[in-house]
Amino acid sequence: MAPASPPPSQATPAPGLPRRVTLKDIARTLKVSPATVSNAYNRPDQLSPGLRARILDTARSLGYSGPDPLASSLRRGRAGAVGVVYDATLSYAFADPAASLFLGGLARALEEQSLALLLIPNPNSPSLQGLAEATDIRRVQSASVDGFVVYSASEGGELLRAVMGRGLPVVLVDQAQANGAASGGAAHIGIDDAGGAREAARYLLGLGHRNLGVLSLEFGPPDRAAPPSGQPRGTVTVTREAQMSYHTTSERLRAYRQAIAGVEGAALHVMEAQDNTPQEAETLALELLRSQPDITALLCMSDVLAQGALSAARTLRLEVPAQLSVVGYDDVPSSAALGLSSVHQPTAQKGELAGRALLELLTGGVARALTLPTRLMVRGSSGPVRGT
Amino acid sequence: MAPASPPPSQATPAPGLPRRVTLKDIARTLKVSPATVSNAYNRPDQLSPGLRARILDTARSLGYSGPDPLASSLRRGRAGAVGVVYDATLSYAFADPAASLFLGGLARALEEQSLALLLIPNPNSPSLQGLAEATDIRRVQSASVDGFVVYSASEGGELLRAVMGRGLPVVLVDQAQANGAASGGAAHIGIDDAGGAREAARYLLGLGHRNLGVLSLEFGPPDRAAPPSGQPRGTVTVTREAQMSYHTTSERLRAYRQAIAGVEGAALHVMEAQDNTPQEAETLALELLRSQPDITALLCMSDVLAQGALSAARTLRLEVPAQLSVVGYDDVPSSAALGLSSVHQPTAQKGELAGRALLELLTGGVARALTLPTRLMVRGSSGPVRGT
DNA sequence: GACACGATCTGAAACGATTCAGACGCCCTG
DNA sequence: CAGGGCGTCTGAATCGTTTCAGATCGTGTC
Repeated sequence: MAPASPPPSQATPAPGLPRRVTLKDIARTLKVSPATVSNAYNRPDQLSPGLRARILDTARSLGYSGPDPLASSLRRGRAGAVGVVYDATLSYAFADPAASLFLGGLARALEEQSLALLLIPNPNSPSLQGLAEATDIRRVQSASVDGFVVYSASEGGELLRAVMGRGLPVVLVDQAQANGAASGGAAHIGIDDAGGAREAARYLLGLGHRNLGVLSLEFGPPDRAAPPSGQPRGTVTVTREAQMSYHTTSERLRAYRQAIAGVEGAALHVMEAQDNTPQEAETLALELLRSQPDITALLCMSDVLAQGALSAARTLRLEVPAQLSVVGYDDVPSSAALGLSSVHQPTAQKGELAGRALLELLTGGVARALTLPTRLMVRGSSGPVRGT
Repeated sequence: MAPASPPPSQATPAPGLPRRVTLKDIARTLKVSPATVSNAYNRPDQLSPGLRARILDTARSLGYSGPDPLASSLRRGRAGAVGVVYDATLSYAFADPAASLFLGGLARALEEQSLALLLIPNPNSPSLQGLAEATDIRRVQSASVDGFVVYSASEGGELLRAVMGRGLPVVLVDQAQANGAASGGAAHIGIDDAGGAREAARYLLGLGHRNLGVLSLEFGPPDRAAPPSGQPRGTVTVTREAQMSYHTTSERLRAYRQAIAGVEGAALHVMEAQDNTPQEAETLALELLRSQPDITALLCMSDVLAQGALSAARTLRLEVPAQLSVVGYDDVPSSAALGLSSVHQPTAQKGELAGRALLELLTGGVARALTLPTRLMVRGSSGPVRGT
């Protein structure tokens, strides 16, 4: 009356495959219940110290390094990580000091709870557009996380929808608040984008500047339609402006415009940077300053762009601030050293608050919205318009 | 002879708990096998388009956003993420431009394979030392990843042991190679640390400098023993030197020393920066230059430190390079703009290669060791020793 | 001596998916 | 008309844990 012969797995002494050591193996070896082995790791108080020691010992000797995180997470129902969605290639994220600062702050908040950061790449590669978008979403959907922090995503985008679709706690950073259903239940952390931009613009106007150039951040995802050749890149067309989908860009631009609207004879010349890099900014600034020689000041939507503007000024042998004033945005640490006037925002703190907000959501808290202040830091890169 | 009544879970129409929607629910609703639902997501070619559409539809209507990543990962046996272990608080990692660059490169390599980056915090908080170390290890042990990239960990440390203990593919970056058993099977990516340091030192010696200051990176984890009060911080004692456990620091320092060893009358004054920040460097540089006024050149183990050194020079009204030469290490992008002489290393490429190495290991490849070249970039911050 | 109790340990049911080896028709071919 | 092959779909096993509700046993109390 022998029972059906057990699977040969035990009979065969592992012919070719080493097979992973599992908790059950330890249990079997020691003739204890798997539950006990599990307890040895997770609830030391649930078993006698002696047995626990024996378990840990044999585990070591069998080459078992503790419960499998995946299985454990599955059973427990928490992944132990937070997904960070950044709307650009990861390599950009790291290249942008503001993003780094933000991530640093976020990390600090999450470290306390032993939550790891899962950075979710968002290639948005210029090639295969449709496909890229698709795999993107897939990545969001297949991320083992307990919640998301969305850094700055295109407003109506698929990406955002995918994140919300997961049904996990979400913190939206630098994102429009009145998203209606789209942002149901999400917390918001942002800054007074418009306020800072307004202050910068008014400051320059107050110094007597009337012809202002703007180096803008991207309006939205790259235009898939053919570029209207003839115009230099960066030129803002009506079609392009209609594609505006980044809240930050939109707010700041609006504020710039509003500020000059009240001032007689003031004009704005806007160029859109496709990338937030000094190189891109330098190119655009050269273009802009050459085509509009009476520009005396540049409003830049990031310090990174502003740095490019400064390089352009150097190239054109324009003295800063005597002949050209430059004001940035973000006030990243290196700007102080460069003497760049800039609109300060508490970037690291923003990250930390985003982290805290997510922690709150994870522990059943309610979604809040927070707006942090900005303020203009006047430094050497800006001054009164030249007497001429 | 009714069978034991089934658990009431089905009978109760979800009184208070919404209960998560699972793949099985969809299957049940549509009266198809769970296998089919799974296929609808993962193998569209395995079922008729019609049925697939129906499945996706009801999934949407039930608020099901695709297979649970954790369960899926568990079953599949791959986590879809790579753990990045950095031997410092995450906030530091982001603050350090070299680290950012590295991570960017790493990300680029991994993005292609849709692998996400799981950043594993390593608080190393100055408080609760023992405990911190313990939770640290726990984090490594409980990370759901397919492999690790270790950025620069203390040589003999628990952390490294924990990582190796997981038995997953590992790429060691900027780490000593002859780790013996400890690094069994791990790939190595590093740079010619000593070569670069030697070149920098020789260059300065060649310019006539004889009294060289060194702003060193950390030697090892903070000393737990009480600091020998009296000495200013950063002072290098014999005890401290014995604690050297960072490969990078060790190599560079050794090379500096070796370089001056051959030159008559040359001396090195080493100070150890606890943090890789400009602030720390500035403090130490002030200390050093005040106590050793005949120092004419500073060898800095990172550009971040070098920047602090430049600030110190400014504070002391020392002209660079006329009165003080400064040479950094890493050659981060901003250094070119600052005119900082520095030992260049291909940081981003290092990250990318680390990523590729890991991918190779993940696909059954063999562990290789790679050493990238360094080269000195001479810029405005260094020059011949003053005639005086 | 009965009883409650705390300390240890166990069995078995989840957790939510994927996958493998078919089963079932159906069309096509020889 | 038999048989092969393909397109669809299914059952059941499995991934490696955790957890919950007990079982067991020695002890202290009344």
